[in-house]
Amino acid sequence: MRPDTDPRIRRLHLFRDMAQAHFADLMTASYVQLFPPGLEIIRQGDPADFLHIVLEGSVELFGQWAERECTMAVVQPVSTFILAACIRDAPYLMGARTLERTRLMLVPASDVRAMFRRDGEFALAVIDELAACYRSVVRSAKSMKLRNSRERVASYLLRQSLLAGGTPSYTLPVEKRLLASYLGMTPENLSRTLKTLEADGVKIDGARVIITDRAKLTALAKPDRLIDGPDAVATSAGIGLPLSREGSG
Amino acid sequence: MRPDTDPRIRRLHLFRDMAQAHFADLMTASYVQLFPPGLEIIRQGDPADFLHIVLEGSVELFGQWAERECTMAVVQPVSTFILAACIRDAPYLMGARTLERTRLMLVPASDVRAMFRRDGEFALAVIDELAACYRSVVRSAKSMKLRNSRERVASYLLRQSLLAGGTPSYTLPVEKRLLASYLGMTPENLSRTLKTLEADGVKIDGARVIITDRAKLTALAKPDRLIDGPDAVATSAGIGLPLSREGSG
DNA sequence: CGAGCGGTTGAGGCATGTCAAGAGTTGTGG
DNA sequence: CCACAACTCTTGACATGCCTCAACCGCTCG
Repeated sequence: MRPDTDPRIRRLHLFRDMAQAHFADLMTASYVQLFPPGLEIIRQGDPADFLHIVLEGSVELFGQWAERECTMAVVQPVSTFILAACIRDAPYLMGARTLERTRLMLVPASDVRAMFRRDGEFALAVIDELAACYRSVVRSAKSMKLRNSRERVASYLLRQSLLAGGTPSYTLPVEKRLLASYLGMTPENLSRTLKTLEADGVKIDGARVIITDRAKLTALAKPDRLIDGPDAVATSAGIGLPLSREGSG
Repeated sequence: MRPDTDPRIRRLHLFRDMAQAHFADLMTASYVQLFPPGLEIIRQGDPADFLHIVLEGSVELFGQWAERECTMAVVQPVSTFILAACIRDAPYLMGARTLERTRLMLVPASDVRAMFRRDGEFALAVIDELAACYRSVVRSAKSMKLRNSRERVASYLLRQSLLAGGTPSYTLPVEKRLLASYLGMTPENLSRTLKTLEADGVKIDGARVIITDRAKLTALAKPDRLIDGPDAVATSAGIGLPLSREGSG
């Protein structure tokens, strides 16, 4: 293993149980790169050449179609993303861009594919990872289809509060513009919704969220463990989560 | 292996490559059961005790929240479903009910979990399966967020036509009520949308679909390989597909 | 300083859901 | 075999959720 490899990588569930020699093999084939903010690092439809690992900064995963775009997830350190495309040797279903200055490790997809054939423990970790990712997206899909925008905003605010340790006050981890896209609404509509939610127990001041009546907000949001976790704390279901899962796709 | 085990099961990608003895072990621990139409065979939130395999009939997977319900997928023979919940030993995220008289094979989840630790080929098949399932749900989520209901209906009709062999005329594989829920709209709205789509190259007569102007319909639907497949032909992305993938979740 | 961007607010319109009623079909039990 | 109930599908009228367009504020950063 390269002496400069970030030790947090080895601690990821995905790599934790594999043989040291195998992990070292993966790392020597990989490299770390620093990207400026706002850079598109993955174009949807391109062949999946690398498994990506966010070491610093944050990355937005988004879908595009017919000139439209929507945010699917935000990935924060230390997490992998687009594992599934690498495994299937298939085109990326989502694009990715940096939201800030971001350090990524890039692991050649072919090495990943070769490795879980060699290392049984790694294969088991991949299974667990993919199952968790799948369940995250299912949760997200359920939220989109079963809740209206107001309810999605309310549950998002509540979930973030819990992830912040249950404190009534915290700051939004992402721009409202991005949050709106993630929640499937326009920025204007999010802005209006946040304002009207003051009648339901939450006050917003800029990026600051203050929950003034948790019971009331909860009654509106109706949090559900089969949508809002915890499974292992969802990833894609949770945009910009400090305590989130370690993988996206 | 039990002499009466359906040979189509062994031919599923999930089981195709594993050792014969191991496959036989799984089968002897399993059993087949026949269910009447409309029976709820899985309640969301229950612990995942069995991997399910549809042998005959069809099964609807659906989500529930706050008295609301939405169809997530329809599973048809021969396919597995709710693999991810079994693997994670976690509660089902979706409920399931039979749409018609349905024969299922039930494989104990604990046996599945034990087996991919014993059989490396099976583990690889599980990886491939989960990666494909993940990508299916991502496609579905993209469709929901990026397309409006009219576009979703148009792409569904077009995709079904291709799956039916590219013929301009075919019959809908599921009830319109169910299709509406799957597409994230009300039955009334689907009915109206289908009517107005006659101006865009498709005529509907009961359950019969006749594509009268494929170019026009395509211009509206803007089919996209990163949403509508093919990856290995999507499952969840495709409700009631005769040529669909073999697994859902 | 001025351009650009994120956020907010208002006006107006379209898309979609809700409620209600009726036609057609299916399934069931007498 | 028929009558009835239950259900799907359709259609209309209406309400509303959400989007679009536009203007404006405040902030950041060249």
